[in-house]
Parts: sequence; C-alpha cells; structure tokens
Amino acid sequence: MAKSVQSVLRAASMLRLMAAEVEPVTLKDVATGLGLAKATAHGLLQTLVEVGFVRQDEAGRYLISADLPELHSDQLDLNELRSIGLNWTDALAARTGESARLAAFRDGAMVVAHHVFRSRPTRQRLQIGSALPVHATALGRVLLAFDPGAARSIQGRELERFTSRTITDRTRLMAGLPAVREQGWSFTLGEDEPGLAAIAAPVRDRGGYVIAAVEVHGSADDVCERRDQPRAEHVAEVVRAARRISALVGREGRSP
Amino acid sequence: MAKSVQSVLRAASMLRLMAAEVEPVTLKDVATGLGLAKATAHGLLQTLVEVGFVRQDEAGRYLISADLPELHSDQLDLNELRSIGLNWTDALAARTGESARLAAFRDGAMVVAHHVFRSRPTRQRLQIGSALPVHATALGRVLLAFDPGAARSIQGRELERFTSRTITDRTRLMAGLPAVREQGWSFTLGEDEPGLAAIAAPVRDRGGYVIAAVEVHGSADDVCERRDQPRAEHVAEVVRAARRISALVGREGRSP
DNA sequence: GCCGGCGTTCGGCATCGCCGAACGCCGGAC
DNA sequence: GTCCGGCGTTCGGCGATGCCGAACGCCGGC
Repeated sequence: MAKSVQSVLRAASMLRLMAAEVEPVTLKDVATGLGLAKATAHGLLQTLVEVGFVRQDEAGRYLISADLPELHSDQLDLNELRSIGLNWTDALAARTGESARLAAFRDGAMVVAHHVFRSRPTRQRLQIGSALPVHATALGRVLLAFDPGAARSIQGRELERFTSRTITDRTRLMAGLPAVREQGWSFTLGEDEPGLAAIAAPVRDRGGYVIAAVEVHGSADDVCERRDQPRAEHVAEVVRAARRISALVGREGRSP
Repeated sequence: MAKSVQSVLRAASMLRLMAAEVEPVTLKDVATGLGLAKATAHGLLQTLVEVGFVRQDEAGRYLISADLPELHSDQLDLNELRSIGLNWTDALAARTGESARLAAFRDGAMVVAHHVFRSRPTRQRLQIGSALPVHATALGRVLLAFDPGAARSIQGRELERFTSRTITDRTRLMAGLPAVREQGWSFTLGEDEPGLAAIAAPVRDRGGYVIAAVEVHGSADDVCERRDQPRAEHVAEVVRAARRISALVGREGRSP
C-alpha cells in the first residue's frame, strides 16, 4: 500500500476530534488529544482555519466551521471496533492470563466493545455494551487523558465512590493525567472493585486521534509485581496490543 | 503569520476542485488542476480516501465522499475576487499600457470579475459580469488547462467561430494546453477579435487550485514583439500579477 | 496484437513539517 | 494592584517526511 501523508491524516483526525465536541476546543485539547506538540497542533489548526474547515473564536479556541457529516458517519460503531480489535484483545488476555476489555467513548459514556474474561473466581460478567465509569477505571483514565469529551463528561458532576480507593476529587483525578499521556498507559488498583488492578493503553487512528482504549485487569496479586506497581511485562503487552489494534484502524477500505 | 502546512492546503484544494465537479475526476485532472506531479497527487488522494473524504470508483476515478457544504460556500464570489485582484490588475494595465481583465469560471461559464481598459481606440466596453468564450481567449486557455470544469463545458459542443483564426476543433484546442501548463501562461492572437492579442496566467489558491485567470490584451502591434510572439516583458508582468493576486487569496481571515 | 495513456509503486533527495524553547498576553489568586 | 502560571503564538534548526522522476502493469482503443 502506498504511504499516506501524515499531515493530512492528522488534520483529518483534528476535524474528527472537534466534530465529536459541541463546545470549542483549546489548542491544548487538540495537542494532547492527538499526542502532538503544541506548535505542531498549532500549525495544522492554523492551516485548517485558512482553508475554512475550522474557525477560531475570540477566546482563541477552535471549532469546526461547518457541519461535516462525513466526520460523524466515519466514526466506527462499536461492532466495527469490536471486529477490528477482538483478535488482539483475545491474544492480550491469552498472553497475560488476565481478563481484557476494549472500550470507547460514545454519546457521553464509556462503553465496552469487547470483553474477554478468564476462568478466575473473581466477580465477572460479560460486559459488552455496558457503560463503565471513566473516573474509576484504567480504561477511563486513558480516555480522560486524551479525549476532551470524556473529560467534559465528568465536569460539574459528583464522582461516585465505589471503594475506599476511588478518587472522587476531580482536581486530584486530573492531576494524574499528564503522567498517563507521558508514559502512554494508565494503571488503577482497587478503584472500581476492591483488589482489582488494571492496565490500559490508547487505541489511535492514523492521525493520532484516540478512538478507544484496551486493558487487562485481574486481582492485584496477579497484575502487580510490587505493591501498587503493575508488572512490566503486562504493561508491555497492553501497549503492544493497543499499537496493533491502532495499526488496523483505517486499514480496511471504507465502504462507500 | 505562521507558516501553513502545504500538504493540508493541497488536500483542501483537491477537495475544492472535486467539489466543483459533478462527475468523478481523474488523477490526471487533479494533478494538472493543481500543478502537481501525478505521484504527488496520488499520495494526497489516497490519504483523502483513507480518511473518508474522497472515494475511488471502479474505474479508478475520484469523487468526494460526502457533500461538504463548506467547500462550496468557500468559493470566492466574483465581488470578493474583484476586491482581492483589482489593485494588481490595475497595476498590470498601468505597467503594460494595455487593457487587463480578471476572470473566473462560474456555473458553466467564464465570467469577467474585473476589467481595466486603456484609452486606446480599439473596440472596448466594460465587461464586468460578462461571460467570455473559453475556447477563443487567453483567459479561457488558462482555465481550460487547469480547470476540469472548464474543459467539460466545451465537451460535446460546437465551438463558435469569431474570426478566421478561431480554433474550433477541440482536439487541436486541447493539444495546446500542455504547453500552457508547462510555461504557466497562455497567448492568443486574433481568435476572438481580429488583430487582438492577449496574454493570460492562472491565479491559484494556497493549495494550487486555479480559481481565476488574469490577462492583458491589446492590438497585436503593441502586445507582440515579433509576429505571433508576445513581448517577453508583458508575459513577465502578467505572470507576476497572477502570482501577486494568488498570494492574496486566502490571506484575509475568512468571515465566519 | 500493439501501443499509448492512465493509475500505481519505488526510492532518492531536499524541502517541509515538526517541535523545543521562548515570548507575550491574560486571567486568576493573593 | 501585583505576580505568576497557563495558554496561544512565533522562531529556527534538524531530520523525517513529502515530493516527484522514473518505471511498471493494466486496459482500452485502433
């Protein structure tokens, strides 16, 4: 296959990110959302402004100039996402011996697209199609770090406490996100269920837009190597599975 | 002003070129329309296919995937074009001592956006808003060379003869267009009016899309230095004016 | 059957995109 | 009122990416 033009992929992903938002987005939202330097995002955004696809409000934030239906219809539905990601999610579960999930942010909630569970006596049930709390899961941390819609979904809302370890203070929750962006994965322990540890990583489109997250989870004894630290080989497997799924996104020819 | 990203400008201009066509366009149309190598146009088009903005039919031609209203509304109307181009068109007339015109292809016809005429006893009248024949003018040659819509407008049509020098054979007309693309200007002599010579050059947007053409015209004695050859300094002035007008396109902030 | 034109691919080169650093502005905190 | 941190913007250096010439394979017309 011929090589794609990276700048155009990125510009399209910026449009997609902005199309997913009702409110104007900041330069920072776009840069962090696509994993780009501010200057890079700025250059691309200014070009999109110049060609009329995007405009900038008087506060310096960006919003899409016109409704581009193609950007909305282009969004993978959960079944497409599941079919793209199920092999690697299954493989991830097999290689780590833990349960695995693939989830995306849709219509104001994080929803499970695929779930592989292992024959372990932890409290498990098939969750495909279910919504999960973004503030109390590793998957949710990833989406909060990269998806401005996810971040907005918890604004002005009381964060529900599931365990004694659930972070319900928004400032404290947000304070951990730069580290997630930096290292490219997130880790939670006992926040949605006592004794449950999880590691998640972002799934991106060709332009860098985070369209989903994939994770493994299991009991703390299995997922952690030292207290409060995830096993390095599990982290590597999650990041690898996320990259593999990302590589498949946008590869199949889109149906007309 | 910050630098723009050339690839994104080009991609947007490709969309704009395709939005102006009802029929699918060929790779060649896009490449010649934007003045790019085939391989370059191919890479950008494949990326646009990948992000879903363009699709390719089974014959290998390209068409826009979805109606993007922004691309249509973005087209400069003739008044905007006139206000952008009038200073340089006036200056062109002054520097060459000839009449000058700025024209664009709109709704199936080439229309004059601005006209500066000199106090010469040739048959002149203000033509702003008038349609001109694309096959018999230097302006028209430019648009035929670069705008697939202009080329399509004369397909299946009898070309009107204005003088004994008017080219009415479409194959012969088209045969001269590669030279126009190569040298970046066109020249006609006595095709729309006896004894009238004209030199025209393309006005492009930042992505390379030809949105208009600018020309000087006058009697053959004044515009030609040798029989059937335009004066080199007039050619240079026209090309320069076209570049200057091009540089202004897309510079002013677009109104929301 | 042949040939020309088109879409596609490849690889080398240098231009352009990328991004770190710095700047200026602005709003919030004190 | 002042100070400071965060944001959008700009600049310039570097190397990665985009660009394009050349070549290829396919297909349709003669």
